[in-house]
Amino acid sequence: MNLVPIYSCLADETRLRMVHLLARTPLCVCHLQSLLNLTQVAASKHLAYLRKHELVAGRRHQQWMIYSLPTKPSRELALQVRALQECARLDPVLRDDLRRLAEIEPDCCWAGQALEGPGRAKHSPRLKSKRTPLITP
Amino acid sequence: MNLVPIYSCLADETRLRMVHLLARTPLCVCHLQSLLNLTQVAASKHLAYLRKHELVAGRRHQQWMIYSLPTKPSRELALQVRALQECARLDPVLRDDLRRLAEIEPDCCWAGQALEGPGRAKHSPRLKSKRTPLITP
DNA sequence: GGTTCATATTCCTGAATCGGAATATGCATC
DNA sequence: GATGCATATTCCGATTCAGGAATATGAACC
Repeated sequence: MNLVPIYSCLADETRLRMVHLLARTPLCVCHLQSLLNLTQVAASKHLAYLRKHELVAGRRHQQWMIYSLPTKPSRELALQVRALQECARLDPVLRDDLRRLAEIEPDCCWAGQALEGPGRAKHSPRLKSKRTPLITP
Repeated sequence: MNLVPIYSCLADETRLRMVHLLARTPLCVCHLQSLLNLTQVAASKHLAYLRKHELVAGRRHQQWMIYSLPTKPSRELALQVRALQECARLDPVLRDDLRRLAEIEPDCCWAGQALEGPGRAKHSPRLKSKRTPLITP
């Protein structure tokens, strides 16, 4: 019954929105945090939960952790993510998440380049605390 | 975010199996109870949970409560149930549930007649405690 | 009206989970 | 190696939920 952990992960609004965003593009924790307006602890804990249940994978790039859906998701996960994406078109919150993601995508070094390569760190390290603020809430 | 209650309901193996069975045909509590090998309390409580979150509807027929998916499910629910049914084909437990359901379907007065009409009580009332035992565990 | 059957509700206990505060770790720069 | 930043982990307290035992309700039959 590999379905139950998937549903458990999605049974929380924050995690649901995270998976939905990550289904579109890999993101680092601070992007997720500002997109979803989360405290650092909340973001990290929910990501740990998703990692534990293998809904997302994280890799470190320099000082940042980049999260994404697994490279080779199980068939169940793939089907569920697709269903989620279909439903998301009916949901104002999820649609708005995607809209705000699109706004920052040009600024985001990870957008579109999935898991391949380390990526040029447009997420510029050492920029005097001026880390890409994305959406300022 | 009407998706979260749906996922919460499915985030438990018993409820997941209930919804999966009910997606195929309406069933009374005692059928679900024996198909899933549940205590009376467990069956009733999980159904109450599903009812509270509007994933199932119950109607009384004589002494029995017949549960089924809602007559007019939301689009989200319909999509999720379809995704579940697709995934179910990959899952041994869920497939076996359907197999055992098929075995008792001829004996089951509710099979196939959905929500219309009261149905002939093949679930014969007053048959001296010899209620259709279905699967004897 | 009393009995029986099918189902629901209540009360309990134990486990899991969430949110926040504080602290720890790992990488990068100086 | 000290400092700063991004992230993770730990330790609370509050809430939620599952499972079992006992009890309550409601319909049907006598």
